[in-house]
Amino acid sequence: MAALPFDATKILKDSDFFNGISDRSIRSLATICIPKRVDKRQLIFLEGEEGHSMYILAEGGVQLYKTASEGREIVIKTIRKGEIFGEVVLFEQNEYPVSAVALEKSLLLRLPRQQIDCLLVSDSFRRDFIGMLMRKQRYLADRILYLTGHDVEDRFFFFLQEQFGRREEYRISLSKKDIAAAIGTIPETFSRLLLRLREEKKIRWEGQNLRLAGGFWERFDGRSG
Amino acid sequence: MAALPFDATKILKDSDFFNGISDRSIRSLATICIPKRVDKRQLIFLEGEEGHSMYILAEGGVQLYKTASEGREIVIKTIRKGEIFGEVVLFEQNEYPVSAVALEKSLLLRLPRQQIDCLLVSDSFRRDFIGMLMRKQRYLADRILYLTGHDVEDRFFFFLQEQFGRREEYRISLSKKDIAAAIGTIPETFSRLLLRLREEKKIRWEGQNLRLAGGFWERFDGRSG
DNA sequence: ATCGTTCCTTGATCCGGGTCAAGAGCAGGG
DNA sequence: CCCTGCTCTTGACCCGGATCAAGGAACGAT
Repeated sequence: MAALPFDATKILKDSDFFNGISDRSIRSLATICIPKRVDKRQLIFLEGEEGHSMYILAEGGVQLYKTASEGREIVIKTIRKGEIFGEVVLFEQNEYPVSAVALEKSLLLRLPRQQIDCLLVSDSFRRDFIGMLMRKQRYLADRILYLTGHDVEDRFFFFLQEQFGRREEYRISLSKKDIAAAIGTIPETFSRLLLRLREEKKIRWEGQNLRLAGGFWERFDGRSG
Repeated sequence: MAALPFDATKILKDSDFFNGISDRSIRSLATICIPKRVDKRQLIFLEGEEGHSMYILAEGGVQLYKTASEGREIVIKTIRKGEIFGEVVLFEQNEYPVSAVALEKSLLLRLPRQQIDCLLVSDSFRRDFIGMLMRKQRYLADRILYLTGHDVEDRFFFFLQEQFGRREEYRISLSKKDIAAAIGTIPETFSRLLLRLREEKKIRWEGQNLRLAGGFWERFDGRSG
């Protein structure tokens, strides 16, 4: 695999989570964390598997999912660059509750439990760490709301917003199949949704390029309060 | 309101969360926590409201929910006796992400942020606290799976198991409407489900008394792996 | 290129469960 | 006690989205 270049210190600093902590801690983490490159569709860990590390996504994309009966896969969260995942094995139970797969060629940093443990004695780090957990809890509660309380169209636009922010133009590298899974539906339904949105002139999607109708988000707010 | 008697020390010790911590800490918490009695259907806090306390449910029942468009309410979690809720305002953001309502006359203990902050310097308490957060995260991921990956029948039996364990006989004090909400459906559908289950001789439900067919759970495992 | 996959699209069909409506049972408050 | 307003049930109907099936497009490997 062609080695992407990387700078652990920079990655850690840029992650939405470690950016607050001291340079000293960052540097010590940077020396200790283990880079891991994964290919598209490569499994990072499997639900139920034992583990003692959490990960930071430095580059690429990762999806966390659980497997329901008959092998259907339910996406729990799509991880964005700079986000942390798998931290749940650091305490109490060391089995991953979800599986993680790379959606594209990606670069991860693996952080073993011990390192985090040490940092946790620091008052400010502890606050940040617990704060991160709280945000995750809020996220999951929101996700329950949006999977069970909104239709596929809403979910698609929530997804866009969450992953890339509010823009009028997006460069989408994810496959439609993966987006369908991320918003809790199947490729057929998603494809039909896109057809309808195209007909309604709400979107144009050519190749990797997605473009929303002008003033889309303002109208969107109007609807779903 | 007729004052239920209570013993904060005992409640704290019995909670699934504080049972590990030192007697000294328990006693100090017991002196500081604020008992709060609520009536059936009384609101404890509202989504978006500011707050600086978490709660322990000592007696009764509480449901956490979020409000979707048109006032539909999506239940995020049904709190059991001894469980903690609202802890998410202790860090980072002090707005409750959900609303909390009492399902019956209940007794709560309110624990202000400062107290928890103090305890967090203790290594073992910190582990327990973070561990509790991790369990909650696992719970929410599981809930996403079960709301989006299982039908109403499965959800009903998962609910029974989660709330009361695997028995053949249950004394149900919750209203059917609340159970319907807890499993992510509406009273009509739940009522029809019960009718069908009765016809299929899987359950008998008279008054508060619910009885499952013999060997139910073994067969249940067989189906939903 | 060529072949085999996997991804994407479109059509036909089906079904779980939500909506609307109406009646029956029940409980609490005055 | 009765009245009022819930809760619960049952019926008729509908609809979003899943399933099944099949053809086409894009892509990676040889």
